[in-house]
Amino acid sequence: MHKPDKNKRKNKRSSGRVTLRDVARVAGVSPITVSRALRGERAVAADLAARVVQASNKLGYVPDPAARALASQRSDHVAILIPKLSNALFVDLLDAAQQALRAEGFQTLIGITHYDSAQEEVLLREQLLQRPAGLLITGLNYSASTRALIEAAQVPCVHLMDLPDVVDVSQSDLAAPPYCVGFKQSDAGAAITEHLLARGRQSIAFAGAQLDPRVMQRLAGWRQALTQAKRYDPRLEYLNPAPSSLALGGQMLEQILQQQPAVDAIFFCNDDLAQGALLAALRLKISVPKRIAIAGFNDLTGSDQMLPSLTTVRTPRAQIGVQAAKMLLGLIKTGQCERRLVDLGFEVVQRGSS
Amino acid sequence: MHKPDKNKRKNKRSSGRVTLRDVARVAGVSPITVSRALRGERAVAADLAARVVQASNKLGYVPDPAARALASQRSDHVAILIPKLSNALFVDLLDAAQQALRAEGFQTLIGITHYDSAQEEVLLREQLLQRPAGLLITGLNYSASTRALIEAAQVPCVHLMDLPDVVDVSQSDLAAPPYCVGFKQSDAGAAITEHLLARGRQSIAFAGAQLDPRVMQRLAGWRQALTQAKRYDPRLEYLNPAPSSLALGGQMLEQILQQQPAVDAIFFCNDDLAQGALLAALRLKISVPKRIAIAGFNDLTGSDQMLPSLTTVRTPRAQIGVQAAKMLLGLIKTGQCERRLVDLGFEVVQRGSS
DNA sequence: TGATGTCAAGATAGCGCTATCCTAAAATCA
DNA sequence: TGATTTTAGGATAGCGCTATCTTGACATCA
Repeated sequence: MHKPDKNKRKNKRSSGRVTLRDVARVAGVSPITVSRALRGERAVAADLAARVVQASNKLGYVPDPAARALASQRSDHVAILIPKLSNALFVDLLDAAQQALRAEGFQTLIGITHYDSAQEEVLLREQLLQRPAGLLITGLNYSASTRALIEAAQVPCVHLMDLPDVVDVSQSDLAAPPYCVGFKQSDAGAAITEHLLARGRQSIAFAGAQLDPRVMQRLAGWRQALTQAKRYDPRLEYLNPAPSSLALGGQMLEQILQQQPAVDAIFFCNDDLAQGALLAALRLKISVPKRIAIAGFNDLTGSDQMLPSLTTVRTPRAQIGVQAAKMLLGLIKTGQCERRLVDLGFEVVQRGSS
Repeated sequence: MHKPDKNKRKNKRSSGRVTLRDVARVAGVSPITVSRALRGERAVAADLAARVVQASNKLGYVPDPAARALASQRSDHVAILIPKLSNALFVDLLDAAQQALRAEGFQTLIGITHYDSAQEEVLLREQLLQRPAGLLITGLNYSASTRALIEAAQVPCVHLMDLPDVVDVSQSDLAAPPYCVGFKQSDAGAAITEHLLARGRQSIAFAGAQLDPRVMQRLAGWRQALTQAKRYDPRLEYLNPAPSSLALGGQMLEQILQQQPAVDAIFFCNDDLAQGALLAALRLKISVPKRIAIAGFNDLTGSDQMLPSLTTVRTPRAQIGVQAAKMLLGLIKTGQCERRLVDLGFEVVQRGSS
């Protein structure tokens, strides 16, 4: 009358984990049937499937991701490449994407590229070693080697934040566009510029930092809007490759007012610059929006609290994260996806600074 | 004279990857010797090791993490649990830790707990399925089930940000303290309070949000400093469980001034609250520091740009991330570590708001 | 009615690595 | 010098899962 001690595994290497085999034994089927039943990968008779699920629950079975990855050559990781965590924009994006992926049982591998394409390639290479099930990557990266890596890895990939220029539909047979979730940065740049024009501003400067592709797109939108209004002047472009920051925003405000006293509005490519400019204006007793109007981009935390509150463009970064995750999950499961481009738009938020 | 086509692998499942076996063949040794030579796990004769390394480089061999994880029951992941990404403090911490871990070949699995211990447990459970090599966890979590999970997993674990109360050395044989890298939150809370006292403030309020354990420690420091100065008054404690934000800081400032008009200084438990208070003061035309002094905590981005600039406590979060990663790497490699507690201190930064 | 096609279940064989045991040679000891 | 211990390399056997092939039962067809 001794305890049954059901598993007599004296195996030297047994990890004590509940395995597929255990479930199979309890359910009275073969291991492979358990695998199929739990993954729903192939038709399994209803009664067998039920027995399997019951046995699995009873034993508290959880598949081993490493074994699964080794056998199938695909892990349950999703790699995500993001330029920088110091920009709250990307933090929100990451947070949203991560949460959506986790809900479907995927772990996120993050890589911070620091806007460096060489670094990006290194990070991607490291991440691909894990054989991720999918890839989320910020921007429409066309660095040849990175692109080659992605294609060679045969991993579904969704691009974040930006949309490609829509090419003529007639020539769309060249190559399918990449999967993208975002909005038109240039349209948003044009929209906020038009807003400033509509508020009666005559001389609108552009102040950009970091100068990543998305900033340059916003610049293009600003140019286009001003050109259309016959107000474009290249001397009003202020481009600084340094990272975006509050302090830099203040400096750029001072610089612009000094060099172009006629300027009566500035569009900053990111809210942190604009917030810094507003604080500098307070310090320098420059009246906003009377003397000069200020507009930012992204509607980051605190922009509504500034004095005056900051006019900006609200960008749907959390939604981008969620939608991109959904699209990627679809690609992982079915291998394809109806819409390749998802435009989530943007919204000009008018506040006190304009 | 046909091409050699060296690998005649017609294996149905071959992934085309360069494996240990390939390296072994080229080096003329057994696969296990290659494994040992590359890991430096056991003595391997110098000449053999050299041959192995050469062959490995020649073939561009990279070990497969999934196979490794399956065979050794340990992955190259490090799990990191953090309360929230909306607090820049944790973003900096994560960034630094991630970078340090990556340099040693570890991938980071992040989990955002949202200050919810049930959620934390779920996340940890998910992460442990990956059999991480180590664990970084924010705070000294003593939730029984979480703790049990960690112990059962037999994973080296380092706690971030906080240090335990130092117990009497004589009773230290009870249990070894956990591995911790951080600073004494209560000391920092006391220090900034003492700074305000030294500046001649008579009635110093405490404004806290989120109310996580670290905030409560800072509160304890504030209490202690005021008690010692015989100025402690429980009515000056303002505790709001809502998440910390600029807007909330402004609200709390208004509330405090209304309910306790004699207050001439406020210590906010985080810089975002304090920044919000400074902006609200500007809006309400409350003179800082004349009418009221404001102090924050963490020296987050923008605090030096505020008007007036914000007095705060600079916390070494990036260093905490790096040091914790180093300690964890040591634990992973050697299984032990000389110092269990690393105190990285803090610094009171006096600026215009006090 | 026999030949062919379809389908669900199982048998087999790895995925690429490392833990463990084994063995022969070298080193140490009495 | 013979007995014992240490050492370095290799052989073996998985880790826990899934891809692939096989098989027998049944459905479909001419």
